[in-house]
Amino acid sequence: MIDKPKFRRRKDARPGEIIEAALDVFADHGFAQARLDDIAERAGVSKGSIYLHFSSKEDLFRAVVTKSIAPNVAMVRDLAHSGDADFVQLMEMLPRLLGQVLKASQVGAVAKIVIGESRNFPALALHWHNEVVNPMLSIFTGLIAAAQHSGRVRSGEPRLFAVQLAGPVMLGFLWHEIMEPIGAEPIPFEDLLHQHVQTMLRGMLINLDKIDE
Amino acid sequence: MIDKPKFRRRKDARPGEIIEAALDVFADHGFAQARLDDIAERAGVSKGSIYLHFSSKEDLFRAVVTKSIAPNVAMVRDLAHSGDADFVQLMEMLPRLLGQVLKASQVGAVAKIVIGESRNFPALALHWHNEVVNPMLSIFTGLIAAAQHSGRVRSGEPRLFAVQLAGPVMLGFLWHEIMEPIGAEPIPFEDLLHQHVQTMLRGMLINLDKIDE
Amino acid sequence: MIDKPKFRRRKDARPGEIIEAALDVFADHGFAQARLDDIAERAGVSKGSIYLHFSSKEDLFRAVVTKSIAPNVAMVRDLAHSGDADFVQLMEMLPRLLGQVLKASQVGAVAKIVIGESRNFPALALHWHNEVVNPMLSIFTGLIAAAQHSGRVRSGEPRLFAVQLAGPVMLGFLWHEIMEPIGAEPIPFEDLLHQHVQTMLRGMLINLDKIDE
Amino acid sequence: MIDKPKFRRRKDARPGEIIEAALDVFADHGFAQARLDDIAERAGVSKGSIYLHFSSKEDLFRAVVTKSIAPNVAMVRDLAHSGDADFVQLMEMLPRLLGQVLKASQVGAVAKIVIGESRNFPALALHWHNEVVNPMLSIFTGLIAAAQHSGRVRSGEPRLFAVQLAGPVMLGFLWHEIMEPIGAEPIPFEDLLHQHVQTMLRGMLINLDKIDE
DNA sequence: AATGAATGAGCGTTCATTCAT
DNA sequence: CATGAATGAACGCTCATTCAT
Repeated sequence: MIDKPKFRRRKDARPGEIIEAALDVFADHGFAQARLDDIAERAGVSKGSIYLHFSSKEDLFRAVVTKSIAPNVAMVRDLAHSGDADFVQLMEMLPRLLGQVLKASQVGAVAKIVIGESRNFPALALHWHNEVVNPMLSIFTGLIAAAQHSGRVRSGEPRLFAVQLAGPVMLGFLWHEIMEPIGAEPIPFEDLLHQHVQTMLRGMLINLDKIDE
Repeated sequence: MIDKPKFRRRKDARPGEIIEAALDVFADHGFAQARLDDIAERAGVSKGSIYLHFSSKEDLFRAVVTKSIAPNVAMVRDLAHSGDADFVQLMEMLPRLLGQVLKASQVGAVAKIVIGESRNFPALALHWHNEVVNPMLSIFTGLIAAAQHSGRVRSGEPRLFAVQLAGPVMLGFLWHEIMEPIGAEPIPFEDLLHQHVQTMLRGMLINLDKIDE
Repeated sequence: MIDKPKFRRRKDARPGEIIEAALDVFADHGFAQARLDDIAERAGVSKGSIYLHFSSKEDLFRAVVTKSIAPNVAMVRDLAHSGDADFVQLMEMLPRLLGQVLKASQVGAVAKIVIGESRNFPALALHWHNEVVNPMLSIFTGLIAAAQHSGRVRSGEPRLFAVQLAGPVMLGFLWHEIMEPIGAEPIPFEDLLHQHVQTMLRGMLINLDKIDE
Repeated sequence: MIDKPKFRRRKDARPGEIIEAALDVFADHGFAQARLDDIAERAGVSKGSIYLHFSSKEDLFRAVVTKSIAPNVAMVRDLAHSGDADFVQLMEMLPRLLGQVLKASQVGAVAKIVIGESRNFPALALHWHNEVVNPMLSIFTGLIAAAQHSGRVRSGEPRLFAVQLAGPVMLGFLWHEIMEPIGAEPIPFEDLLHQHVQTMLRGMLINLDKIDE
């Protein structure tokens, strides 16, 4: 009773706490099944307080998506500027980074919701596309196009090459998120990334000296 | 009273009609947003009738998933038995078939829901895994393993190769389903499949004569 | 417990019962303070049932207004057709009828709400105007104009005469509804009507023989 | 911190400013729909500050009513003491004054709320009755009774005569407030007052010389 | 078997009120 | 005095589920 300060007076911290709690609840139950009561309770605030910072459940979800996206966007930007590395090296690094982020953060959980709710909240899918998927794809695309110009990569649509690179990363992650929890045989993520990059490089490069031992 | 003919369909057809209607509604709105009223109306039955055949909304959804899976399972089985074709030929055919099915049926839409609701309905994800994903993966895996034994494919984990093959198909499909409706630049699905198979073959095969022109 | 049949199956009667209950509750508490729970309870139905017949609280209120207006509209129409009576006789009858209706029905209570909520629900005020106030005013206006043409009533704007006739009726009624419940000295409604009609006739008629004893 | 001058008004002015703001908001939205946030914002104070001066929303509304009534009470008193004017002249002046006040101030808007909320706040209706309606009615009643004693006005209940005089003023005003905003044909207020007074005088006076030209 | 009126628990949202600062 | 973040009870509305017919 007495150990529960009713008013904490730290407005600035609240939205973040609420978003964190909401992230967990959304990740656990999806958008529709998530209850604001649960989010409020987990955030340690009253339900009404949520509305001091977010105008609706949907708005809160948007914030969650944006927030969970932010660090990834930063990562993507950093990757974009690490362009001085060798093409082959980058090809080996990037999917690994991608995978690390997916697993380290709740991005994957949010991504699943965005996928499931894409028809109900197209704006979120758009946000996701603009901030995460497309930039990341563009980076790969740019690298590949450059490598083609310098004669190291075979002809072919660079954007499709990028999709080819990213696809198994995504599938591996979804497997990890969806199938492994229900008892399916795991897909070793690191091995998958390594083998995929090797295979893709062999399929894309004109001169295989670099990757042949 | 007497002016209402009511051509009663043979009763056995009812569940099927309901499932069909439910498939459409679930595909359009997702699980939580789908309303039984809409499903009943689309199926041309009363809302109460749904409960004559399905014990709950979840049960109905399970049936929808199972039903929409069925033809794919069949397709998978057929693929499995067409094993007399050449490895390269199969590699070119299978992803194409996969893509066709995804686009021709509502499977993809259901898959999106299963992804989004996987935490809420793990049993469905399991069903999906057992009936669709795993068999399909196994077929690819088996083919690749066989090709490795016959010395045509490089060493490497065959199951991972299968994931590498399927990943871009799924990513391309999700892009088609989620990103294109919101105005993103389309990914040409056929081109993607073709280029991916070519790249993967080049990366996997020991002897490249077959695919070099 | 056992005397409470859960399902009564008489859809046609329900809306009427709900409207009646709503009329009472709205009359008691006004629009905003009326709770759907109370209306449902008074109508002997569940809260959800209200939404089988009315799409919203506002819609229900509209129905209440319309319903409580209906008999008055009929009365107005009847009055309009009883035009064969003598002008003086009608002048004595009409306000009396008006007063009777106000007191016999809940119209007055509804009118009060319409007045109070006119800014929030202009559509209702419009409905009230079109269906009740204006027709009634038109009848008076027509009668007076006719009497002017036949040389029995002095010159003057007939519509204003009608307002002059109706005003005290309304004021007397509002007094009865608002002031008397809180202990104000009553205004004897019948006496008011009688005296007002006599005064107005004396003020309007050219030949006073009829009303002078 | 220091760059926030905050010209503090003398604190005594605060309640008045809040009441003014509240008057506007109540007039615009009615009691239930009025939000304390809006009132606070319009008054330029914080929401909590309202509670330094008023114990509840109802209390604030009471203050608004009292305050908006005050000048009218004064006006009524002044009228009461201007009794040296001629009866006919007063009859012509008073309704005009009444009408002016209704239109010039927000009294009418408040009156509408009092009417609509009379069941919820009987105390307010009582206040309104004691401070405004009854005094005003008493003045009319007294004047008429005096005129009867001096043999200038016909027999009849003087209080009812007063109601007869005030009724159309009120009806005309409500029409102006409620019906005209929704597109109803206006009732010319000045003309109404003039014609009503003429008619009433003709109906009440024994000797018509004064008003016959 | 089939209906569809009825249910009622549940949830998102609002807002008057409180109180630590 | 004044603030405004925080509260929490309340309410309108939804919809999966039930059951008398």
